Amino acid sequence: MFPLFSLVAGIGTLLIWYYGGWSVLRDELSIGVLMAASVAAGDPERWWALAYRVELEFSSAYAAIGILPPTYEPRATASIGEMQSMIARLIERGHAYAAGDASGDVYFDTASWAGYGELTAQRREDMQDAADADPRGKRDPRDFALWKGRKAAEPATASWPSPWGDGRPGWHIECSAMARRYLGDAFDIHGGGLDLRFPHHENELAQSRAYGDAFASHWLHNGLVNVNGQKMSKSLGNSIFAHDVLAQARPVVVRYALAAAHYRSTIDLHDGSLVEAEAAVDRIEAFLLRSGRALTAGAPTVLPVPEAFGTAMDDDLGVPQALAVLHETIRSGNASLDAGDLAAVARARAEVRAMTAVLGLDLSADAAGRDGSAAHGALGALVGQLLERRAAARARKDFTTADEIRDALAAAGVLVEDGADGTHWSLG
RNA sequence: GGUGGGUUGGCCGAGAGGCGAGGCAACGGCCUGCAAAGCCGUGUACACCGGUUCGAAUCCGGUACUCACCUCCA
Repeated sequence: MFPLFSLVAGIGTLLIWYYGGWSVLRDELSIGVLMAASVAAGDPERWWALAYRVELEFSSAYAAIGILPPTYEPRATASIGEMQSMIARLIERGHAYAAGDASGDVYFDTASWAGYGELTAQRREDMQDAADADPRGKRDPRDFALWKGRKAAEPATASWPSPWGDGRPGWHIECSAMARRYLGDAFDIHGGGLDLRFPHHENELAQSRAYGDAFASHWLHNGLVNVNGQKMSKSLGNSIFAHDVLAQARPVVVRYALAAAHYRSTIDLHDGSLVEAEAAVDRIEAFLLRSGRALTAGAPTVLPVPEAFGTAMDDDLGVPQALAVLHETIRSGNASLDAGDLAAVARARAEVRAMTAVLGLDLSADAAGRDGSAAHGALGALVGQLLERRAAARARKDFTTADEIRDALAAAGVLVEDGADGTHWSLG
């Protein structure tokens, strides 16, 4: 759900283990089985079809707000063998055990791993098990499932044979096994939502390290997105939400709204935040439009981002401060425009374009006359005629007629602005 | 009970011992036939109580409120 990962992928050469929003795509097994089990008995949709439908919805929402596509999105169901061999080795090493009951479950033995709790700085002794937890075949309530024996109510298509009986992998092992398969036994960054730090990431770390992998060097945990003060649902609600938000504002505005707060803070998306983001984006676009008109003759200059922008981004992805640099550059560029200092305008414009490129803000108004469609051309011809008549009226100081034309255009959604370099119109 | 966050001006949202990030909104001015856009200006904000310091939104101690996670599921 966050531009965060595309930002990281966009500015560096870091190896990312896409997680967070992507988890739904990859954990099709667990989510599909769970959700299919909870829907009405008469629902004909299979768990894998359901999971895939959700995956498609997420993918299209991500693409819409300009999140770079992952290099690869492995599926849990394609790595069952890797998970089983990981589990087998954990048992060999004394870090896991098959449940004493007939469940077919296999658990990770948290007491056997001294580093348990290191990611979230918790001491194992202090951890309190949920009052309503079902101890099942665990030796200790803090142990977690690596393999889950099949239950009668679960679909046969979500069950695999294993040395410990038919069943399916536990949630955490899916990620550890896929990480080592596709990224190797050591990789740079593991990302994810703050809500997944414990137990999920803690458990992944424990089992992967116990297995012998170095695992992730860094962890990147992003804050969650609230909607009108409400915590977002982790299930299907998210995709509906994304759909709704994208219906309310342009994708670039949604991206701006999500990026405006630091990635680690909780972002509250309310109706007002979209309006504010729209205003900010409009301001950026207006500058690009204005400067583009002023500089038509000159070839676009390519400049690096301002140093302050780079410093902000380098400091734990300080996007809010980077945006401040962007707006400051625009303010100064606008002032240069008013002063007629075209060299400064060109510099500001090149810097703004460099910054918006880094931020992944796809601004369509980067050049005047962006829309080359036939409809736009026809509209332009008609508006042009009206503006000519208005110009004539203004020339003879017939402001009543001039204002009538402007009002009529405004009523049709065409904004007319008189600048020092002539009259411009835009759809707004 | 454990762990980790949060509380900043009308709103959003950075910052992290001295200089009021930035955006939105508002008000004044310049520009404009009038507008719009743009520019210039206007704000003594940091939950509360103590403490340290020449100086605290920032450090220390405490209090209040609040959010998240605590291996059932993902």
